[in-house]
Amino acid sequence: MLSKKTKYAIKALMVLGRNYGKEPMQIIRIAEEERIPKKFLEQILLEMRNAGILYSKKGAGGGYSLNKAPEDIYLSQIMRLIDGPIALLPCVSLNFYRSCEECVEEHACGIRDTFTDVRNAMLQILNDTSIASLIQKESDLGFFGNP
Amino acid sequence: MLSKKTKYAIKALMVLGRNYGKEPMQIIRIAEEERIPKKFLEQILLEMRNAGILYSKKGAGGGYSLNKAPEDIYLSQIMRLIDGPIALLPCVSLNFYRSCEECVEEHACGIRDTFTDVRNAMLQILNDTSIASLIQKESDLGFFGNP
DNA sequence: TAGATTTCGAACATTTTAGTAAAGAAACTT
DNA sequence: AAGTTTCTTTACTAAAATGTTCGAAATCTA
Repeated sequence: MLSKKTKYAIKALMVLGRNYGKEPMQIIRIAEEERIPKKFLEQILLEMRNAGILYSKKGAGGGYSLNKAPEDIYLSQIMRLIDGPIALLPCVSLNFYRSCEECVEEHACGIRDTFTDVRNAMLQILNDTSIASLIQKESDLGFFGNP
Repeated sequence: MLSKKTKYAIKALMVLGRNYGKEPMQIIRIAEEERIPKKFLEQILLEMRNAGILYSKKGAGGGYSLNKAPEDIYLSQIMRLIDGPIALLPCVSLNFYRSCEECVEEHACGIRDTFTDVRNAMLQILNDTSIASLIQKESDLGFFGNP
C-alpha cells in the first residue's frame, strides 16, 4: 500500500501542476484544497523541495511551485522519494537493494524471479505516468465520466 | 513490500509442495529448513490451515501437508490471506475495498485510474503464479543458473 | 526599520503494524 | 498412560506511520 504521505505528495504535485507557470502557491491553500493536515503537508513539500522537485520562496507572497515541468515528474520518482522501494522484495529493488537475510542462493530463488517480473510490470506504468498525465487523465474523466 | 510473514508463508508452502503426496511434515522441520522462527511459523501455518489451504494432524506422526495441489495455490491468494490487499490504494482493491477518506469524486480520480492499471498488471502475474510454478522455476534456475 | 507573512527544522506525541515469545490446553499415536 | 505435536490465547517489544508543537529564519510591504 502507498502511505498517505505519498498520496498527499501526489495530490499536492497535481495542484501545483495545474498552477504551473503562475505565482507560487501557499501551503495552506494546497492543504485546504486537498484536505491534507497543514503541518504534515509542510513536511512533505519540504522533502520534495530538498530533492529538487519543488521551488520555494519564504515570506509574504511566497509559497511553492514546481521546479520542473509536470511532464518530467514521474510517479516512480515520487514513490521512491517518500516511501522508498517500489519492489515488493528488498532483493529485487533497483534503487534500494538489500539481500534477504535467510536467503541462501539468491540467484536461484524462484520467488525472487517472479517478483522481478512484478516489479518490471509496475515500473512500466509508474515510469511512464507523469504529473502531467495524471492531470490530463483526471480532466478526461471529469468530462466523459460524469452523469 | 511483502511482510516477512508472507514471504515465510510462501517458502513454507514450497517446502510442503515438494513434499506433496507424502507424509505430513512437522513445523520444526520446515522451520529449520527455511530458517524461520518456529513459533512464528506455527502462527502462519495455522492461518493457512484455517483458510483451507493446509491440512494438519496433531500428535505423534502429525504435521502439516497441502490440502490442495501445488498447481492450485496462487501467490495472489497467499498474499491476500496474510498481508491483505494487493492493490496500492484501498479504493482500487478488489477484495478489500475501502474509499479514500479525503477523496471527493472517486470515479473521476486520475490517481485511482492509474493505480487500477498497476493492480491489474500485478495480478496478471500473481494470479498466474502457483506454488508449483515457483518450485519448477527454482529447479530450472538451479540447473541452468549455477557456476 | 517594524511588522506581517510564510517557509524551515527539529523534536515530540500518538497510534498502528510487524515480528516474536510463553504457557498451557487439546488431540493424536503407541 | 506417556509422549508428541498442533491449537489457542495472551502479551511484549521495536519500529513505522501519522501528525503536532514550537520556535526559528527569510522575505515582503508599509
